[in-house]
Amino acid sequence: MSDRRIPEATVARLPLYHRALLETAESGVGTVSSQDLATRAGVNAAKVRKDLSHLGSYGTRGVGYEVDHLVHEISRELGLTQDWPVIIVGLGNLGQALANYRGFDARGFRVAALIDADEKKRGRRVAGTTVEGLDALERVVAEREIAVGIIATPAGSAQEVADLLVAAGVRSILNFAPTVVTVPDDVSLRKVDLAMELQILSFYQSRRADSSDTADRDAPVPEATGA
Amino acid sequence: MSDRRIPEATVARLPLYHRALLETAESGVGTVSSQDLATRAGVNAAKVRKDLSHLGSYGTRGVGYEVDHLVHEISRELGLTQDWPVIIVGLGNLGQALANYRGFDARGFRVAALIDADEKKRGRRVAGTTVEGLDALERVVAEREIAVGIIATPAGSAQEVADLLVAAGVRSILNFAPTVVTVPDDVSLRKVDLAMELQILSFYQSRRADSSDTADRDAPVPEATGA
DNA sequence: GCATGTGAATAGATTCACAGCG
DNA sequence: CGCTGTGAATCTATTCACATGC
Repeated sequence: MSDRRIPEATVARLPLYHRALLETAESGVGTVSSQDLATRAGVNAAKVRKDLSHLGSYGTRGVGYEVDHLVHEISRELGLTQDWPVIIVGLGNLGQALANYRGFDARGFRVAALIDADEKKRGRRVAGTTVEGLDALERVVAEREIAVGIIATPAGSAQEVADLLVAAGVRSILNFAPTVVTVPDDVSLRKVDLAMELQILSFYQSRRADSSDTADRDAPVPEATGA
Repeated sequence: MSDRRIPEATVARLPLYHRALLETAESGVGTVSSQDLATRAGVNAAKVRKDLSHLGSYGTRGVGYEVDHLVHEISRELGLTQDWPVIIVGLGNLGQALANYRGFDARGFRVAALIDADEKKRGRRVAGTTVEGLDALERVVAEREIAVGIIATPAGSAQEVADLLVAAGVRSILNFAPTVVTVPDDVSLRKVDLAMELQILSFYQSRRADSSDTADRDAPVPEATGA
């Protein structure tokens, strides 16, 4: 490896490698080269090697990486060896879809609490968990040792919910509300903005439409998401 | 400005500025400084100025930017002045949530077609649009001049659906399926991976847990998403 | 021989700091 | 005077290319 600080861009790709390796393991392959892994993860081989070198020297020269071992090392690095209880706040269409999303469980993320401000939703069961009111937030975060908060409320409530989550002790927040949310420095915040993604696509789409009239070469097309 | 090529990182932030400016306009403010806009968008002022400088010189020294004008310029740059018909493929929980997502319409993205491979879903109406079978995909893309495809299928079907979309002429694709999808160079592809976002949070969360035992300073906490 | 691991080179993004202008 | 616009400096990430070691 060399250093103990893993670049942010590398961290953002570790889940990609993790998933690719799990698929590889399922197909019974025991060893992969950086090139194999790169193809399955949709990146290039040099990047894979550089990224993995930040974790340690887990490969064998002339051979490649042992799949099971690498999965284990990446899991450990990502903290996937433990269970992370998740709270979802806001059970509109998106919140419900997230509560039912298969693929969280598989990675150790367990939906442990559901909160909605709407009286009418209280008491309903979604994906096997009972929806509770906003007033229950602080209590359930403590009782169920919630580690990650997901905000799926309308934009107008997002900051308030974030403040409640932080006050309750949640240090990792994923925000789906289409608004800027600010948190203290010691809290991790990531956001997923659906409309924003479409707008970025729209930019390149309209560029393409423009330049198709001219003698231009094809427009550049970027990959996306993550940090 | 100077150049006509807008950096990818800048493009990814334009929707953020766009939204912040719309909110600013609603509160009746006519002019913003780069500092105002930076605060509302959750970035720093230097970045705002550099980003906007790529679009042109739309500010006034000593004063700031005229909100309405800047909204218009960014809208034009992002291609939001036109209507983009969208197709959603896969109407599980997530696909349905996306179909119902308010906030697409507002930016010119109109859900114009819904497709699901499941016979049982065919004919159902979701968010005012009738669900059709996979066999209808090519026809409706042509008939309704679909510009953007959203893949919300299980991972196993995502590549197949992407191929169908590309064959039908769709050049912009947003992939929600947790798998790598490849498309020709002249097609834009972005991805949103829900489990991946949680795993990135998990990385920083477990680091924090580790170092809280030691005398370490607080862990660094990155902002996120986008390209 | 072959694929890793890594310094060096390059490219890209962010931040600084200030000249320029309303 | 205040705030934009932008070169220069810095920081981060990607890619290259090859020595290293199984």
